[in-house]
Amino acid sequence: MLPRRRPDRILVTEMNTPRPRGPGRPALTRTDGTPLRVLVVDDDPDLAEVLSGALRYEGWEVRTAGDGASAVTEARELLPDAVVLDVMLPDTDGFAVLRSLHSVRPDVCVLFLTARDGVEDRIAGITAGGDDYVTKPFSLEEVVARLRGLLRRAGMARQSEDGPRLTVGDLVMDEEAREVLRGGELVELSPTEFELLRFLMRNPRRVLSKAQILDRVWSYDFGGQAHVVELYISYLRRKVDAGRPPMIHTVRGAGYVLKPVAR
Amino acid sequence: MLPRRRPDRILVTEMNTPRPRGPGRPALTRTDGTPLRVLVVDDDPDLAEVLSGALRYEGWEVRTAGDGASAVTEARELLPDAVVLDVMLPDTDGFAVLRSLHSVRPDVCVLFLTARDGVEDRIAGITAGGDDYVTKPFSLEEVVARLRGLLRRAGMARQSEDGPRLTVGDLVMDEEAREVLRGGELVELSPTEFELLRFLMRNPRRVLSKAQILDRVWSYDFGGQAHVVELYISYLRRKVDAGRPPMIHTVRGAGYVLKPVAR
DNA sequence: CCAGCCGCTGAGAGCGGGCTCAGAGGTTGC
DNA sequence: GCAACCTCTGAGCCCGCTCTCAGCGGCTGG
Repeated sequence: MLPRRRPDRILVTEMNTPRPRGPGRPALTRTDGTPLRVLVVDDDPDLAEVLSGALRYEGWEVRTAGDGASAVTEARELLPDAVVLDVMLPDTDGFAVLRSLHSVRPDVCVLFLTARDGVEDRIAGITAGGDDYVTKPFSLEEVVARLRGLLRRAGMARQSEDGPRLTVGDLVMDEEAREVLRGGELVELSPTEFELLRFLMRNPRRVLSKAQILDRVWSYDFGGQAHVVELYISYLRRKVDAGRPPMIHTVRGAGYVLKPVAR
Repeated sequence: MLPRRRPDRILVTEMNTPRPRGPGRPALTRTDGTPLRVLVVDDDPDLAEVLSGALRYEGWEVRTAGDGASAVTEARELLPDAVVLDVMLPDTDGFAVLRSLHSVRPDVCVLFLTARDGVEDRIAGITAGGDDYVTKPFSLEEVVARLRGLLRRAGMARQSEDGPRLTVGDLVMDEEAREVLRGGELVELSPTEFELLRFLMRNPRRVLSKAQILDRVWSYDFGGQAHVVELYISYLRRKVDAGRPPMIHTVRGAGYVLKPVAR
């Protein structure tokens, strides 16, 4: 339903009242406590919409732009901490935009969006500066995680908790090292399993529907059925719960929950 | 499409007599104390009517629209906190409306209504921003609950009491975790049992007729008889009251009440 | 005190949600 | 270019959930 391109439209959202959204978990904020400011630049308005929705949900202040020119305009106003930037834009290419952005704010973090077959090698040079990129199609969890990583490393965000570690009961995930421990024991996960578990761990004690999981963990152009979620939950259980008291629970007719054992 | 009316079902509109606000419980309000504003968009006027009745019963300010264009117009006037939005509209698609709504008010919460039968059992990216959706046919309790959840999570509503937890006596329900405790002991419920109990707990000390229960807890296309209510009450009693002093009481000829013990 | 009704509960059928296995296709790394 | 791995599809099975039916008991009005 999403990936329907409408390149003729250029969308610029209006002023965005900074309001706390998102789940109960503490948001990553700027060092002065105000919400992080992010500019999303993509010429596909649907994609930009979904992205900004996801970022707003993180409690961040978001604006969008549909081309390079308006990106620079918006940036001058917003002075964003980070920019999510499509490399392929209708008017200019991402790198030109990047130069302009750096002239606006030299320390801005940039997360590039690029097509797989595209210009990965050129990106590699850029990201040496500490910026990062994801290839389309991506999952929202991945974009959000990368962005959080960028901001944290750049020292632009206040450490909300204990840095890049997620903990639920005796389950610990080090996002940067991509390592998961259950009761001190290493659990090896495939990329998708890892991302699914990360999503669960970022929403502990909360029932998540298969649709929600699909929307966040799988890439936006995935056309498949909710059945895969069941499948990957079963994989996760084998690895994470194996033998131990279960942390992943099925709520029939509703979804899945991750919670610490006992209580 | 809408509920063919049967004598044993009354619709919320009738239940929604002059009383400014529904039940005895405190209403969820905006942070400034004024009523929450909701826009209902559905091309079926009957359905829109039933929905807005139920939401008005919650003490919210409601307007309705029948298509995308008038939805945007209404939204500009009302500046709603939340929108209940049918995905299938006569003029435009849901994403276009969503974008327009977000340009009116970037932090608006959206609850999508979607047909279950269709090919589109997945709505890519819709739940991404923290928005949510329910599939038709739905129960009114579910719509209201989802909407409350959205608004609460978005920080748009004043926390009435202890957040996402409902408490009656020693009975506690965590709506997000879908967990119910009676006297600290976990009570496992099926989806329907859960929803029925939620309805009872949101209207404690208040006699609810079987017709009222049917209207709120069962989906609007349910063809069955009021007899199921008795059945599910009996299931609930087994699980919730089991052994303990009863909280669920029958009022012969009138309906059922949930009240704390003692007193 | 009896008849009739209302409500309660047991039994069971049908269905659909959820889990698992097997395998195909694709991708990665050696 | 091969092997290992990862991801996803399809099929089959099981079981929990929902609802119908039917019988019974207790309340209530005559």
